[in-house]
Amino acid sequence: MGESTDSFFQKVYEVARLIPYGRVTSYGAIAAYLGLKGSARMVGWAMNASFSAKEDIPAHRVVNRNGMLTGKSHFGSPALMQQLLESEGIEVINDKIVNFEEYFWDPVMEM
DNA sequence: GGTGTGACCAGCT
DNA sequence: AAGCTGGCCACAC
Repeated sequence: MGESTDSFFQKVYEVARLIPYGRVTSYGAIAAYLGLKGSARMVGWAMNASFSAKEDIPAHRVVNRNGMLTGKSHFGSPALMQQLLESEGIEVINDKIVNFEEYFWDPVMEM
């Protein structure tokens, strides 16, 4: 029952780590998967703390519903998020993922 | 223990 | 069409 040791952050990280290489998802999709459909902000906020997590979280694979790299400013370098995505074969133009729907991975549908 | 805050989203103007 | 507003709720102080 209540796994009080599993914080909300931990659950978000767990889902984020499930995102396959070369795929991306949105904050809202993760929120929906966790049953907090209307609270995508919580996911974004949790990702902000992902750098403090012990394990490596592929935070660059999480973007907003338009496929835009809204969280890029929170990476060490503003260009880092785009670099990581491009290194996985995802093209980014103007802070936006090209063919976003093609790379989109929805945990609700896939899991 | 109230208040502020936030890497969003959908709806209204 | 483009900008603004409110709602959503976990967490830190």
